[in-house]
Amino acid sequence: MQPNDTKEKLEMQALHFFALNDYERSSLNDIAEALGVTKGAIYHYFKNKDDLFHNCVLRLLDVMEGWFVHSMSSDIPLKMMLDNLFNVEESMTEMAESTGLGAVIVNYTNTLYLMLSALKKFPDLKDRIEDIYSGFRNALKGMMSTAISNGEIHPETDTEAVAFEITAFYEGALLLGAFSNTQDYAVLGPRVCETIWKRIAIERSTNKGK
Amino acid sequence: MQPNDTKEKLEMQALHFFALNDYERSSLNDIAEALGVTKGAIYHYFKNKDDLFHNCVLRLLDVMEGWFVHSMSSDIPLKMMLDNLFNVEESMTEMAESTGLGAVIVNYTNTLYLMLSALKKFPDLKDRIEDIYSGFRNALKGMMSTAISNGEIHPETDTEAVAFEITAFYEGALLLGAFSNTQDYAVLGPRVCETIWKRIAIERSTNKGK
Amino acid sequence: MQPNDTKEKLEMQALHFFALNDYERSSLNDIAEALGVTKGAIYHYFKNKDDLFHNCVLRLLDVMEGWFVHSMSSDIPLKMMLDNLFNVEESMTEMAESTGLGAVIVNYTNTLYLMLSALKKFPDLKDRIEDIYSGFRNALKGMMSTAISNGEIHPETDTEAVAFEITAFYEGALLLGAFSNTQDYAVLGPRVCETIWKRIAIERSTNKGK
Amino acid sequence: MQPNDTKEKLEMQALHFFALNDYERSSLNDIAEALGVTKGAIYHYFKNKDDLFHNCVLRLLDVMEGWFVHSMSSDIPLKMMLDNLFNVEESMTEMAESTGLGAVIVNYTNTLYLMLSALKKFPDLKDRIEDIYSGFRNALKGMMSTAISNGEIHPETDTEAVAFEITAFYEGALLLGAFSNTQDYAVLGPRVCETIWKRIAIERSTNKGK
DNA sequence: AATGAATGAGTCTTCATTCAT
DNA sequence: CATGAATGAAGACTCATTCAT
Repeated sequence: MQPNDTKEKLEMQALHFFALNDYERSSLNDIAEALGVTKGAIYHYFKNKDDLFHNCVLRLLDVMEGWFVHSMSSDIPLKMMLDNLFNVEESMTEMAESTGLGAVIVNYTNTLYLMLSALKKFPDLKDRIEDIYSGFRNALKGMMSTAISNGEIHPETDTEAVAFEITAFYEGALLLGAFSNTQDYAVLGPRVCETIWKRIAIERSTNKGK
Repeated sequence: MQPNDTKEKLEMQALHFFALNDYERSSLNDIAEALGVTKGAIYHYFKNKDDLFHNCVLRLLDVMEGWFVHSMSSDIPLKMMLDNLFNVEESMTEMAESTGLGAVIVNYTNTLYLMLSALKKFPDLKDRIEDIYSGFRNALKGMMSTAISNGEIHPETDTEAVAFEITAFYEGALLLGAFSNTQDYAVLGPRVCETIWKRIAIERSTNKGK
Repeated sequence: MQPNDTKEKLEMQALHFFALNDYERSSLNDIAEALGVTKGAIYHYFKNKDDLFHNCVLRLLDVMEGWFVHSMSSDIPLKMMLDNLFNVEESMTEMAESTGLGAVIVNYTNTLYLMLSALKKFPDLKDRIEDIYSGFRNALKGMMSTAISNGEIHPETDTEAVAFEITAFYEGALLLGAFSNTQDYAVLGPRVCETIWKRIAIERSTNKGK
Repeated sequence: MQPNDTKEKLEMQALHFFALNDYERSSLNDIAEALGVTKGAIYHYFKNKDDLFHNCVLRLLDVMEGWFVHSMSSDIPLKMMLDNLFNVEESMTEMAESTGLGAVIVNYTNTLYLMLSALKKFPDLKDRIEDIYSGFRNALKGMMSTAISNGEIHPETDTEAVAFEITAFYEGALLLGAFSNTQDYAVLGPRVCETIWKRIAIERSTNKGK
């Protein structure tokens, strides 16, 4: 993702400021200046600051969704996907790099803060965000269905509930991480993930016996 | 909690604005006016806006911690406590009422947003927040230990992991709720909670036998 | 000196206020209003009030230095120059007019006060001011050297000391004038100047003999 | 001078602030706080801030005048007095100590600045200040008359002009000193003083001959 | 397409001043 | 005598926004 026209550059630069400082503290002047243009240029492409912000967030959501879709549509087995997911640090870094959002996304606190403030300003974004989350949960459900077909997990698994469980737990673990000085969550996350997996997985004693 | 001096009133009023609008958008003018005093009065009690904010957040954290401590120290059985906890709506309302924080706390998005912005401004708060969360997790662990003694849950339960699991899942569920238009989380939360419980609880066949 | 762009106009207007009222009592509001622009315009050209002040003082110093240089580089004889100098009233008026600083400079108290307050805020100005004064003294020394060559004053005159004497006495006389209600200094100044001159001048008996 | 009642303490403390910071930047709060009382106390003794300032300056003028009177009424010979006077550093320090004004007076820039700003606010002070200066000049004249009687200086000396010359030169030298980073004035002052003295003194060849 | 000047509304902050106690 | 609470007016500063060029 190498933006080449001013509008895209502005959105990326603004996103950077909004995510790092927050909406109110990001002045159009600073954003423009950081890009080597003047404030006026912003008003060519965006109706006003709110409009710029809205566009930025939409762009961020698109990028994030794209990454989710991509990282779940690959044909990796469910267990491996979960392991990757709960390897938070690495997973975030990869996303940051592959999406070109760098500093913006790498810090979960920033991203979350950005979402919440965007949500306050533009309640209509709720639909868009929910879309993404439910897309994520549906993808999980899909993978579980496949896993059931493959005999990897118990057929009577409540895929809906487990998808929710994983999603919520994942978000919660990140949040606690944001509030914590320790690295507990980095070790406890995978540990809990393992517990969940054991609960739904079909033990393959034969595999080991081979 | 019926604040009777101006300073306390100011903190409560300010907390209200900060939680509802966010720090930057809450003007001292509005806060003072809403209380029927002048802006100058604020500066009689607080060094500046930041100082006021800091005091507000500390007060909020105190109140929340107090409520957590209170609601977990009662002698109710673990299962009942969890059921109450995941009865989010009611639980939140009760907290809001019993703490007098009303509009501030009832909305999780607001509280979370407030925390995050406070954390950005005052990184030292991280310690305080982590204290509260780890206090919460420790209380859960304690209750589980008691439950083990009572023969309610399996002795080999990894209380540390489960406490983290519940806490993270709880936070995550609330967060997803904040991002969602539906009430899914209200039904999925308790459902998952039940699953977790079944995993650790010792089945009381006699009960069923009745 | 006819400033035509806003920045110059602002500096001149501000200088006017600063010299008349003093820094603290000159509000940006008044300055802007007096010029028919808004306060914001000031911040378009200057970082802040201090910056504006700094620029004003530098401009004043430049103007004053320019005037000193000009009035001493002319080819008038030393004695005439001194007479002009100690004809304070007229000399000041001429400077005010020829530099366009009008009301700012005409009153020595104002100028002195301005310098002192500027010096308090910006100690680095000391170098600049000292430059000007030593430039003035050096010019005096130069004129005396010429006068020695011309046989107007005694060759053994301690030009360094006399230059200092004249400069200090001049400043002191102005200062006493600022503190006085009478016009004493206007008559005593030239009188003392005459005394100094007599001390160093070579008597031209032939002139009188004519 | 050891003030023992609150009013005097307030005046001294305020003088300290006014001289060090300037009128506008000295808040009644700071003044009161530095003394361990509250702002309200000031309003017991003074009508308002201006009144306090006025009293402070009058007190300063009294002290300075007292010191001048004292240091000139002693029976020391004229020459010695002048030498003392132009030994600026020591002379200032002595005054500061013997008057208890310490930090206030020791810095000529501060004192001068204080005078000028006081003069702007209270034009009536001009009379008082002029009184002091003319008192100083008259004392000089008196000493010269005595010196004439004693045969120390030429009888035809224009005492009026010389008194003015010395006063103005003294003030000017201090002023240049305030504007300078070097110590030139400390050596040039006495040098010029010597020149003036030689001009008016009667040479005592017999003394040397002894 | 973009600039640069200028606006004006709003914000935090300071402080002299008052007054009940 | 003195305090402490509270006021209100004023000031510096920021910034989104407009507009002529």
